[in-house]
Amino acid sequence: MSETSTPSNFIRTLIDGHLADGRYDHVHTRFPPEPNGYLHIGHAKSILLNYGLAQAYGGQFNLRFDDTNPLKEEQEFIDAITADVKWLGGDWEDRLFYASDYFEQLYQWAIQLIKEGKAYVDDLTAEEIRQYRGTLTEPGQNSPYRDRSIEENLDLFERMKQGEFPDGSRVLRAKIDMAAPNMNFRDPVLYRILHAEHPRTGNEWCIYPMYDWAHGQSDSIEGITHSICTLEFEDHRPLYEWFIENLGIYAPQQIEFARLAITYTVMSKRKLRRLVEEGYVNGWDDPRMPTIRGLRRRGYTPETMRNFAETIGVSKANSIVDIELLEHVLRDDLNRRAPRAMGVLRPLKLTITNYPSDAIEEFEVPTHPQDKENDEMRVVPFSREIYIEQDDFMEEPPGKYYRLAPGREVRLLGTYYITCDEVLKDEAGNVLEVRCSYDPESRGGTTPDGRKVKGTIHWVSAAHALDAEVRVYDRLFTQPNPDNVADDEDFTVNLNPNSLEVLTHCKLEPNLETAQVGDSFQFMRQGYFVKDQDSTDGRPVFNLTVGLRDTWAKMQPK
RNA sequence: UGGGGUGUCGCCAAGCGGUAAGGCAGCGGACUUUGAAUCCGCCAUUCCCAGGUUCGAAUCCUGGCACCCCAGCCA
Repeated sequence: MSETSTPSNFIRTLIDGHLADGRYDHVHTRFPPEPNGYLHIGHAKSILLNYGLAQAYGGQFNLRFDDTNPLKEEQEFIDAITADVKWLGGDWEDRLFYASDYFEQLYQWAIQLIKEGKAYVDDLTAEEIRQYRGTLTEPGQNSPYRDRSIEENLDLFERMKQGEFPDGSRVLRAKIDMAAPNMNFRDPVLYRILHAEHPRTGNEWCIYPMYDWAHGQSDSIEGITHSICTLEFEDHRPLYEWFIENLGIYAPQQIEFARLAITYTVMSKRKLRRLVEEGYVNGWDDPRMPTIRGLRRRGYTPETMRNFAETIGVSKANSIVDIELLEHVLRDDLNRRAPRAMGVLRPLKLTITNYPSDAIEEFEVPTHPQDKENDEMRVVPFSREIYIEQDDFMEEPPGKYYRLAPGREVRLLGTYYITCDEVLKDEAGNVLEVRCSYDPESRGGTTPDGRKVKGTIHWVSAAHALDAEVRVYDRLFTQPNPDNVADDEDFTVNLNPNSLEVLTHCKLEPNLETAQVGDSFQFMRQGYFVKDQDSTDGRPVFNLTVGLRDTWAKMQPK
């Protein structure tokens, strides 16, 4: 499925047009994150879109950190983001840039604007600026400092840069139109005074450019042809074009698309931060988080991410993707790559009464039974006492249940047919053990008489089982749209209290002993699991990546 | 009551004047040593609504309606 060509989208259509009419003769994109947090799957969509476009058109892709606010940005995030983009497969080659690389140029351009009477230093307080800005329906008023002389502006701006003034005392603003219907044109702030240490420029600067002043010009400097961003920047585009035009510099084309939203999750940095800081999850890389690190630890692969990005497409319509689509792409990827193994999550002891107590048989079973091209086999030990899944036995089975039950015969995956003869229970009626007899004739899973069994269940030899902890994850929220809450509540009321269930003493087939952290397996009939970094020598830990589709569960009344 | 956007199947999403792609979900069925996977079939006489132009409109025009974004010295 990954070999089919990428479906068209409005961005490709626009680019094709630009290439056809000669506006650009190549494609150069970029991903411009602010290093103030960790990347999530929404960023992945953007990264893959930008990088994918560069690839598709034989162009280039830059990674640029828009580090214009030293109050919020940290080197830790620069490192994390860099690693995440790399993991996704985004390749910026030698083009790793920072908006801070352009601080001097941006400063010179600001002076250029001042000299042309298009920018001025404003002494109004932040609160006053807000009041002077007007509202959505009323025009703003000019600042009393708007008509300072060019000389005075130049002098004041220079002194702002020299550190003569305290934070917040003055700003540099573009002189455009306080009555503009587009709020972005009401004399936007270009520079603010911030005596703060910057992760990259240290204390070299105490005035920092606003994002709007830095972003478009950074793209221009880098020769970006298509500046792809999200919808909320749509009405900033005219401002960026105003800057570019008044500075007389190269003009990229900005194109906006709808950001990603997925059901049963939240995507804003602010909310993700709350989940971490308020302890609803165990860190940014908690496998329940939609962060790249979380998804990676959960068992997602870069290929899954690419297929997902391609499957959802890109458009300008606000939309919320059904998480089942993500899960489908995930399973599709893992089904093809994950070796099979047997693991019993909730063990029920089963004794095969007519099987010799000291015998151990080794069965060869296929590791990729779904793949005709791959006939790799592995060996699993079999003995008299085994564990089966509690769900695979019912004392009083409902109709259509065709796993083990008193008097019923089922196949133990890859080995023998067994029939349940006896159920051992405690005083409370809990099933402690089931006792069965096997048919030696059924070795390998078929019998000479050709009789069929409806159920096939997985198992693990008790004496050989690898004891493990398995973390069973569910959706983080119980509502498709966690933000849909009453006025006096917030999204945390929709948190799923059962999003994590820790199972200990799960019984895994011994082959899993050699699994490495990050290795994925399909525990047959259950789902895909990945070995977690919390594993220790004696105690492996596996995370549930996603369960197999379960049509049996679906047909059960709730 | 300002400006900028968006409205095609339950959810994504192609379509760009020639008579509604595809995926997910769902529903049937086949197959099955994973109730998985795979395979087959079904699933929008209709494109937010109303007019208009045209031989012909989801696509063009006009007028509505709904939803999203903008009033940080955040990005």
